[in-house]
Amino acid sequence: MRVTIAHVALRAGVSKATVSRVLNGKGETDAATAARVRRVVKELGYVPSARAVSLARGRTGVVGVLAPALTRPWIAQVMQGVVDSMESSGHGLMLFTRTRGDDSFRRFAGQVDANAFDGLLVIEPEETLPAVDRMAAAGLPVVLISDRPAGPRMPVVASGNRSGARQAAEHLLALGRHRPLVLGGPDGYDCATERVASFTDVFAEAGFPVSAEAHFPGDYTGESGRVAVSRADADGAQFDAVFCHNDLSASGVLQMLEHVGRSVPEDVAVVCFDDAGHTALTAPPLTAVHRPLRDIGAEAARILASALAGTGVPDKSIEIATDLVVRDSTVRPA
Amino acid sequence: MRVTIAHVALRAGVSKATVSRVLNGKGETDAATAARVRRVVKELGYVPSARAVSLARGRTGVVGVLAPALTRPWIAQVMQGVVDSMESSGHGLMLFTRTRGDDSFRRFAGQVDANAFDGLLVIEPEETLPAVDRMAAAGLPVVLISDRPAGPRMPVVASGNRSGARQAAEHLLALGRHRPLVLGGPDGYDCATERVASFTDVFAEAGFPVSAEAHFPGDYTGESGRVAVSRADADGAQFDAVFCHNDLSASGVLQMLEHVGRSVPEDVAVVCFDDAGHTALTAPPLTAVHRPLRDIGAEAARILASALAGTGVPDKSIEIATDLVVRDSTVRPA
DNA sequence: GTGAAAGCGCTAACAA
DNA sequence: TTGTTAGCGCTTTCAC
Repeated sequence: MRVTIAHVALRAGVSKATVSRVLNGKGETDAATAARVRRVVKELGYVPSARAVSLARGRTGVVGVLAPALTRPWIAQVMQGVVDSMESSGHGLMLFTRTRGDDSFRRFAGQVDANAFDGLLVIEPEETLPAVDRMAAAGLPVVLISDRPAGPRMPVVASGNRSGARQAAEHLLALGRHRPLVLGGPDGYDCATERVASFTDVFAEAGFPVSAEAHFPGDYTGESGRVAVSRADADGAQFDAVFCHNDLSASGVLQMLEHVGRSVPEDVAVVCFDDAGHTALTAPPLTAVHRPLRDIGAEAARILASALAGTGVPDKSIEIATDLVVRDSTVRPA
Repeated sequence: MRVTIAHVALRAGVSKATVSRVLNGKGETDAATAARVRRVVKELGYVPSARAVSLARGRTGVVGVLAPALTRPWIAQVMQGVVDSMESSGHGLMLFTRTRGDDSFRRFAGQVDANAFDGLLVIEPEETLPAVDRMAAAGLPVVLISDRPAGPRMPVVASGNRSGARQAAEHLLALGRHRPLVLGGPDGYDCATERVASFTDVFAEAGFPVSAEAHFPGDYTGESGRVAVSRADADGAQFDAVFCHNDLSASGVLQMLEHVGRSVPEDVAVVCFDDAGHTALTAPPLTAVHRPLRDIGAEAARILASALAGTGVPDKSIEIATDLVVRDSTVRPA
């Protein structure tokens, strides 16, 4: 049978309370007693039952993480940062994804109602935001990783869409590129929208407004990149650069540019956002606005941990800076 | 304050035991009583405390998953399969990774000792196998996702390294390619070793043994692919195909082939294993031995769930079939 | 400094 | 069918 605190107490000749005190460092304990207890703990290989501890203490030492899906490279990167940070703060981590829509979310919500964890980290809440906000209102500490603004109860960690897009735009301008194609996101508010808006602002300010015909819809897939270039080419559009909202669409763009016989970067320079996956492995390697995804995850986890520790949390959103990684898709190496 | 079973019992005019019976469907309960209890449960919005339930029942309803890291695309895919499957079997999922080595593992082991979960799924145990085996020996239900054989206590789910490599080899032979370069794995037993061995066996059987000079070391990175091709080219090696052990190294191979002026697939056909990430987005798109990673994860999770339900588990390893996805890197479209 | 006792919120025998 | 009574294994007052 499992070794319990009672076994330890008996063998050490003390009460359970004393064992608990020694193990948790609460209250004063005689040095000799403490040493004896610790010896017995080691002898017996005693480890407190997580179940019993959490019931008695009223907290689990576990945090929940709700992510859209793990298969998108950038999310996996963020998750890794979260995992590492949670591990070092000594928290367990329960993972939930929303790949199966409402059903997934209901199951997740059930665990919230059952108080299965002490705090919650949500990556890209999107349409679940109202429900998550309700959880926060009910007293659950919540931290968000999102580019959208959120309610007042929830700290938000974001990466700089606007400043990152500005970096990309300025890089292209510095290279003398004045006619970019821009790949937007799906309809509705979206991080891609913000990126594109910031990007075109910079071009406009520089005296090179981006025409409506140069905007193409995107959905973060390689296919959307292929379609955009193919259409632009068919329309006979003049362009010397392409700004993509993520790695995947940029890969599609590269494929199609090659297909229609435009060389990169000579004829067309390509820049993308994220840098989460294989940007260094495309042909040519992609210049990218690098989002420090692991840092973003780690930072959000740190904030949640300090919220749980009662150390206080930031009241405004934290923005993690992006940086531009220049590769061959914009500048051919010497 | 939180609503407890006592509140429900009081309000419904029954004992806590009856409420518990109604909620868990155990034992006979009067239909009218049950209905009344359920109404009160709904009125009060009562949800049993996960902490209390797990202490009383002696199990948590949670399974642990130990993965090497989330940042490798194939692992993220497998994880998604695991998450989906665990969700549908009603289990919670505690995630652990081994990115920080011994320290990570110690933390994980601590949770095991604390009985924080009922069962364990390990992805690529590698050097932790002995420790994991000990956990299984101590009574923890364990399922492995691994290409290496494991102890008798742990069911293993694998994908067909040998049959997959055979598919790749036969495909190249059918295309008339007789001089492949092969990219191996790091030293020691490794899935790449098995893939390469099977691949070269097929060529040998067909009368085209692969020479020692055609073997290059690899480590799953794009860089190793670049290096291999660059060396082969410098050596003046004759080759008309390259077999890579994963997507990333294949991307490096494509980059370097272009760099040295060999066209794909005309001069050199390229095939890789995994198909976990961006294979459709390279230039040209990569022909790949597709591993159904989500299925692998889901299957392993299913086995673990049935082990926890006491439904019995397979006593031998399960192999999930791969299939060859032909793209432009071996066959130029018409 | 330490022990006794009362919970934490539920489940599961055993009676009734 | 239902209630009573013990736990599950720990933490935490409150006395001593």
